[in-house]
This record gives sequence, C-alpha cells and structure tokens, in this order.
Amino acid sequence: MKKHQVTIKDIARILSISPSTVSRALIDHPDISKNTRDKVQGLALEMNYQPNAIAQSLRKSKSNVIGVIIPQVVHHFFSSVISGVEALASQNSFNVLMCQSGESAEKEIENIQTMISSRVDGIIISRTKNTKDCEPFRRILENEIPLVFFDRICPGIETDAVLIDDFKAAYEATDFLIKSGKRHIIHYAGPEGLNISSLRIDGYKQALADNGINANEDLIYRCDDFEIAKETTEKIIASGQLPDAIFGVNDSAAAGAIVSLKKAGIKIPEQVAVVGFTNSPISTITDPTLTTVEQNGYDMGYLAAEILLKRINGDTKPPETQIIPTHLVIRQST
Amino acid sequence: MKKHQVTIKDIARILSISPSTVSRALIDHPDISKNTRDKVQGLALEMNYQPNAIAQSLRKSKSNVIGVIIPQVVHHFFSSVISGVEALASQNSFNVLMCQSGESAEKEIENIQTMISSRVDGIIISRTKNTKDCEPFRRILENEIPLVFFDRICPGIETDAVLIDDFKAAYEATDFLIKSGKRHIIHYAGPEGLNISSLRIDGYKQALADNGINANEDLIYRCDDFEIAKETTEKIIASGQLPDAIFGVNDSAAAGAIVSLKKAGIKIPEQVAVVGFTNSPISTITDPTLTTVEQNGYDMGYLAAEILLKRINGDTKPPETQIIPTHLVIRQST
DNA sequence: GTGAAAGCGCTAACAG
DNA sequence: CTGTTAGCGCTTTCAC
Repeated sequence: MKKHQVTIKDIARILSISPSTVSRALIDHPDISKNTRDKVQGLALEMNYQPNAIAQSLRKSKSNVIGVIIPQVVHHFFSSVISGVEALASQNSFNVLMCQSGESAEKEIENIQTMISSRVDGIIISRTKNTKDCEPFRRILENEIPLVFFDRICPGIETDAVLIDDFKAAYEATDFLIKSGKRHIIHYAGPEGLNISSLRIDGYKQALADNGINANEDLIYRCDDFEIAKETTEKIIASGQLPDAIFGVNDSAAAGAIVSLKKAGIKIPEQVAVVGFTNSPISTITDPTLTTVEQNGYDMGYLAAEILLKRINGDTKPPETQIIPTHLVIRQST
Repeated sequence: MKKHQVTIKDIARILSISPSTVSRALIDHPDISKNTRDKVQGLALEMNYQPNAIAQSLRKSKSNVIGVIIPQVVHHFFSSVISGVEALASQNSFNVLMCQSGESAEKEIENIQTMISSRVDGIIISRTKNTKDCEPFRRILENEIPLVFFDRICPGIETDAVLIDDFKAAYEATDFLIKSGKRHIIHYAGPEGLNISSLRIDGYKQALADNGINANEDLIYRCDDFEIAKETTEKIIASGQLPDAIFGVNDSAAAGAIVSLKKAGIKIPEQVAVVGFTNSPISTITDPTLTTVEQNGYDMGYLAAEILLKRINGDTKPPETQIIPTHLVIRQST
C-alpha cells in the first residue's frame, strides 16, 4: 500500500481549518493571522509536508522547469554547459530536464515533443549535426515556449542564441600559427552543415588568405574525433605530404594528431605544430600540452539560462545573439 | 497574450463530443469506434495537440520522471552514468531531472527536497564526499520513493545500489604492479569517509600484505585530482623518496603523477609505473598511455535505471547491491 | 482573517 | 460505444 504524501487537505483537516487558509499560511500570504500561520507551518514541518509541485504547476500553468537538449552529455563541452544552466536554474528555483539527441535528428524531434508535453517553461538546445529540418524548432516557438540556442544553431529560426565568434577564434588560431612561421597548415574540420564547422573553416581560410597563403581545399579533412584524427594523421604522414601545422576543430582531434605524430617520431612543435579548440582538460594532459582556443561552456550555459529566464519572465525584445569571448591559450604544442 | 496550448476540451468542442471520448480516442482505448478515433486523432494531429504531461501526472499520481543527483556533471564518470540513465529512461518514456550537489551536503539536501516536491517516481544518487548525515536519504524512502545509489553509497540505508568491487579492483591493480616487479608503491587515495576511497585503500593494502610487503601508512596520500597530484608528485620527487609505482584513485590523479614524473625526467614505467582508475578518455591521451581499471559508468547508470524502473513498477524484493564487473586495462604506463 | 467554490487538463469509474 | 461525474492537489477570486 502506497503511503500517500501529506497534502494541504490533511493539514486542514487536522487543524479544522479550510485548505485555502492552509495554502495561504504556507505561502506567507499577507492577510493571514500570525497565529494560524505559525500553527500551519509548524504542523507542516512536523508532518514533513512537501508541496506537490505538479499540482502547483498545473494550477499556475508554469512548471519551473528548463528543458535542455544536447547531442551527448559525455563531452566535456556539453557537460560544462549543462553545469552552467543548472547553476543558474537552481539559484532561481528552476529544475533542469535533460535529453540527449545522440546526434540523431529523429531523437531530437522526440525530445522536443517531450519538452512540449512536459510543459517546460523554456528550452535550451544545441542541435544535432544531422538536423536538416528546422520545422520542429519552429513548433517550439509556435507554442510560445522561449527557446535559446547555443553553439550549434539552426539558421532561419528567429530566436536568442549564445555563441562564440567561431570565425574570429579560428582566424586567430590560424594566424598565430602563421606568425610563428608555419605556412602549410592542415585543418581537421567539423561535420558539414554545422555553423561552427563552416565558420571555423572560413576563419582558417581567411587567415591564410590574409597572409598570402593559398587556401587549398585539400588541406581540409573532415575529422572531429580522437580515433579518426589518429588514423587521418597516420595517412597524412604515410603520404609524405607532412604539413607544418595542424589546426583541429576540437581538442580531441588535436590530441589524436599529437598521438600519431609522436608515434611517427615527428617533433611537436618544431616539425608540426598543433592547435586545438575548446580548452578541455585534455589540453593540459597531452604531451606536449596543447595550445587551444578557450571556449567557456559553463559561461555559455549560464548566459543561455539567464536569457531564457528573462524571456520566461516576459521579456519581449527582439531576439539577440550573444557572443561569449574566446582567446587562444598558448601551450607547448606551438 | 499567451496563446494557450490545445487541450482535449478544445478538440471535444470542435467535434461536438465529450472530453472523455477524446481522451479515450487519443490513448487508443479498446471500446471506441474506429470512426471517432480516426476523427479525433486526425484533428489532434492537425491542431498539433500535445498532451499535458503535468495534468496526466497529477491525475495518475505518476510523473514518469527519474531524478538524478550527482556531485558534478563535468566529470567523465558522472556524465557517463547520466548518459546510461537517460538512455534507459527514454526507452521507457521516462524523463530525467538532473541536480548537482556540487559536493555540498546542504545543496544535496535541497536537491532531495526538490525531487520529492517534483514527485519524481524514483531517484538515483551518488552522494557528496561531505555528506555526514544520512537522514535525508531515509526521508526519500519514508516517502516511498524508490532510491538507487551508485558508486558512492550511504552506509546504513537499506536500498538498492550499483557498485563496482572497489576492493577487488584496487587489489588487482596493486597486485599487477607487484607482479611486474614493483614493491615500493604509493597510493593516491580519495577523500575520507567515502566507501570507494576506503575500499580501494583496503584492496591496495591487502595486495601488499599478501605479497609480504609492509603497507606503510606514509605511502598513502589524499589526492584525487589532477592539479593536486602534480604538486604531490613534485613534493615526493623532491623528498628523494621515489617510489617505483603510483596507484591513483582515479585517472586524473594518475595523469597528474605522469606529468610531474616526466617533467623531472623520470622514466615511466621503468623507474616509476603508474596505474589509474576509471578508464576515462584521458587514459589514452597521456604519454605513456595509462594502465587503468575499467569502470563502466554508462553500464552503471543503465543498470541503476533498470533496477529503479523495476521498483517503480512494484518490485518489492529485498534491496540488492549489484556489482558491475571491472578489469585492468593494461597500457604503456606499467 | 477565513471559508466556499471553481478550475488548471486529464482520466477512470459508472451509467446508459 | 459514449457521456456524466468526480477528483488528482493546489491557488485564487469572491463572499462574509
């Protein structure tokens, strides 16, 4: 037999007063006698009363829940973002409902349905790399649920976003490599169709161009994870066309490059310099330690949550894109 | 003006039928005419009806939400666990509500309150290293909310748990070091008062004892993160009392040891071998790559969720502790 | 200062 | 097969 949790009614019955009075006493309503308020709160504490948040939500049409949809929690960047979201949420008595799309566009649509059904008060998303159709996101807005994108956006959706300046960050990283004497720079790029991938490619190309270096498409490899980066690097070494630098779209790709380069006895950074992206903990563990772009996931999540809460509280100014500053963290790999 | 979301009533009104019929049609109740069912489902789709999960929860006294409380998402192990929980949850139409205690016992209590108020159907927890009082956990059970611990348990609470055999894993790791000729083995241990810390210490000591090595308490340092491990290792090197092996309570501590040893020009594993714990991605990135204990966080989360769902579905057999198998992954650092 | 009544959106008896 | 009714637990008018 399920012991039922203490309700307002129970308290009312015991004190022989009405449920509405109990409710008022519990939420410190102004016109309630000090006497009954103390009696109610005392008994509530004693009986270990916990308000039923579900009933409150239904009544007030407000769940106090923020939905977060990300591709994978098991990624330092994404878990940092969640951490930032959760921090601000809990400061403001909001809870965080988390779904993973697992980079599947179908799962992402399900996640969105879930969030709408759960009547979350707002949603924070970084989309799948396979998302083609932006309609599901539009449906969120049609349901008048505030939506904030971070990192990976969906072009054409008019809503808030928290990003970094991917172009500039990639430009600076590449430019730094050139300034330190490198000219034959390979880029391990992110998946096609993702804003962050193409902007980083663009920044990389522009830096080459501005320094009078031919930006050959052959220098760009689609390669955004550790294992693939190891293989790709091995192939490049085997081809005999050794670059003098590799710029990775993330730290894992850069770490993979480092591992394979060292295995082949290639000196880093003397022969080949390596730059990563994100400044995750692995960048201090590689040997040599990794020069990388600092991209503060926690701050991005925190800011995204801040914007979202403002929207939830009725802010109606036109959608804005906020840029979190980045900078190059220089270590031994360059 | 907030556009109100489509409800069962709206559909009923338009089709001139009763809300209950609409409800039945939507959940494919057996005794409903094919005709009205199709009409209702058609209109629901057209109007983009999304059931109000909050109302459903209130009605059925079941939220279909699993609460997860962990110290920090930004840890490969914990995010793996969450990932496993989320995978099973979403397969079973459950959602995941996530809170971080941030290793603060007070925050943990708040989190528990939140979960109870949110009427989650079950809770999965790995406790804070500062948790002294187990009463808050007991209150969960008093509220008849199923509770599963993982990794870090609270002794004295009679409930399910998903663990690894910390003693055995530490024993095997230490024994392996001894078998490979090491005898002066330092242990970087986890924080006091945590089951995983003391069990790993015990396993380490027992392996030494069984091999006729004196388990000196001076060989044990409290040191469970990368930075502190770097410093600790530097101090040990400076002291001149170089061990011939270091066994870390986690991979970060082991990685810190590796970094400082190399910096001092000490050969790994020839002079000092290093073993970690968890088999996180960093173990393949250190140079030399790290021998470590495989501890599958995803499986732990998945299994914890499995057990929890059984309890939610009424399973009342006595609390069980399930052990996820571990094994030593041998790499270059030994 | 307190109580009665209504309703958030949904589902599950119970009737017919 | 469908409608009526009631109620999950809470808050909020509206009376008194």
